[in-house]
Amino acid sequence: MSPAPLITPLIEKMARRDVISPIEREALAGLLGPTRRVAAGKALVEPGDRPNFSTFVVSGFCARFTLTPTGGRQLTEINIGGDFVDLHSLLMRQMDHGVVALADCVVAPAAHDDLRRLSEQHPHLTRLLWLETVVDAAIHRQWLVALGQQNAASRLAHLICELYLRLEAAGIAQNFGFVLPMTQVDLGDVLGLTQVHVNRVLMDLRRQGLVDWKAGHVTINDWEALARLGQFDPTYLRLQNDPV
Amino acid sequence: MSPAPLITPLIEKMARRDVISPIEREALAGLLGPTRRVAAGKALVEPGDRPNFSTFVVSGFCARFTLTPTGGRQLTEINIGGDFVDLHSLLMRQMDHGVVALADCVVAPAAHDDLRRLSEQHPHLTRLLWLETVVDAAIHRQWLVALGQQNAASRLAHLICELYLRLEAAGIAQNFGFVLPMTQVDLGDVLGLTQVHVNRVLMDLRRQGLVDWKAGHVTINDWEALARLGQFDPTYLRLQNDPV
DNA sequence: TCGAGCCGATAACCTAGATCAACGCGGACC
DNA sequence: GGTCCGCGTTGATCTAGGTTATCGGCTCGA
Repeated sequence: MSPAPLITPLIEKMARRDVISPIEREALAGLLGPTRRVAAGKALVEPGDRPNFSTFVVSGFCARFTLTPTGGRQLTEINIGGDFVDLHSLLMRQMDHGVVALADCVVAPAAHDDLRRLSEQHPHLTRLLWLETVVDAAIHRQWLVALGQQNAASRLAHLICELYLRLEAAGIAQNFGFVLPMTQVDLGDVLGLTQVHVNRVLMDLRRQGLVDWKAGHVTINDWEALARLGQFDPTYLRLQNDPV
Repeated sequence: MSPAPLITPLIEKMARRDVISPIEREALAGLLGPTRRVAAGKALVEPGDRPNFSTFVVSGFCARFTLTPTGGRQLTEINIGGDFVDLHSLLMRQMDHGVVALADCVVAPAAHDDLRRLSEQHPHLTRLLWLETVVDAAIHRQWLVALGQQNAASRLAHLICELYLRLEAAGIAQNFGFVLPMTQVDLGDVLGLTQVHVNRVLMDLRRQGLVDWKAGHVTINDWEALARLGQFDPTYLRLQNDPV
């Protein structure tokens, strides 16, 4: 038996939503080029780039970012193993943001020519890839609600809930514990807060016994309470089976 | 000659990006069902709905919204004539948010069955529709940056710039003036601010001579200064010609 | 083995924007 | 023709989170 292709985590994710035929699995497996390692802190994609391939995350953590003229940085999505970080560049052509590795990553390219060909030959698979970008948008919307309407503690709680469910769905986390290689500065750049305030809020969550967070390892002690605090409703992650 | 089909604004928008063949135009024109009027303040789509069609805006203003358990409301995108408000429901199936008419609207449905059929027969058109949802995501990202990193005045300036460019691209605005049927409460729900603070910031922009805003009519007096204040870069709207 | 630099933790102080309250205007409805 | 009521405007006060600064522990490279 041949080894599982690198794209397996994506196929697993898709297979939760819809049936993927053997032919479709093969088409997906043929998409990825040679892997590449990216060290923590390095950019995978720079804002303004016009890549002719999309980058798939085999393992590691990365984040989409936008730098502001005033020296700020906003992270707009965390991407994990099994995600494409810039599938949309197939259609946007020019990157409206960058992607940075939050921890060491292994990534692989999918050539736009091949993706375009796939879209000609596999409409059902195309819709599933389309869905990937649609879920990205849903995640953005949820963060907009968090930034616009929720206070710091609620935002942080929401982020932890989302990350756990996504990592669990990708088979990277279980039993309410996961590795999260992000500094408090990174968290601040996600949540629109300063590092100082992230620390204050995190200490609060710890004191309340909702989560442990030590040396990059998170444990959720009270999922119900955390989800309530974060006003978390997982509908937007689209983890249910529902054929497209 | 037959009258221009209702979907024309969308075709125009797409034609700025890529060549649309006569056959493709016909396929798009056949997509829309009978129009419906929606009064200002009414919801077009409720959160949690599982529509079997996507709603196209022929004319008017509407907005995607999420209500929070604490009584807040966040608007996550403004949609105008020529936009689909929930094209993503073809793939998400269940709505993660609602859509409300900000002003009286005329809308028309595109059945999901027909959209799915189109995705089987017209890959190029499918990519252009995919791009529509990808631009939605880019708009969300830009608002995330605004909410996370920019102050109230900068956010408002950014919103005005975005709305003007999108309205101009849709042929609804020109000469830096446009009708904007939104109350200051609506603006607050977009910008994550209270109505009171929206008013203060708006008064400031007026005093600085950047914009006029009277009786729902906006005039931009100094585009350069407004764009600078809002840190506005239109790349994310993807208004350039660049075939997919 | 010793800095240098990053990261988390905490304290003191400060502001952008929230909250609360009041008022004026114009349009809809009795 | 009066009376709501939604909408915009303004003022006074309050607070969540920002700013600035300091400190201790760890790692890593010279």
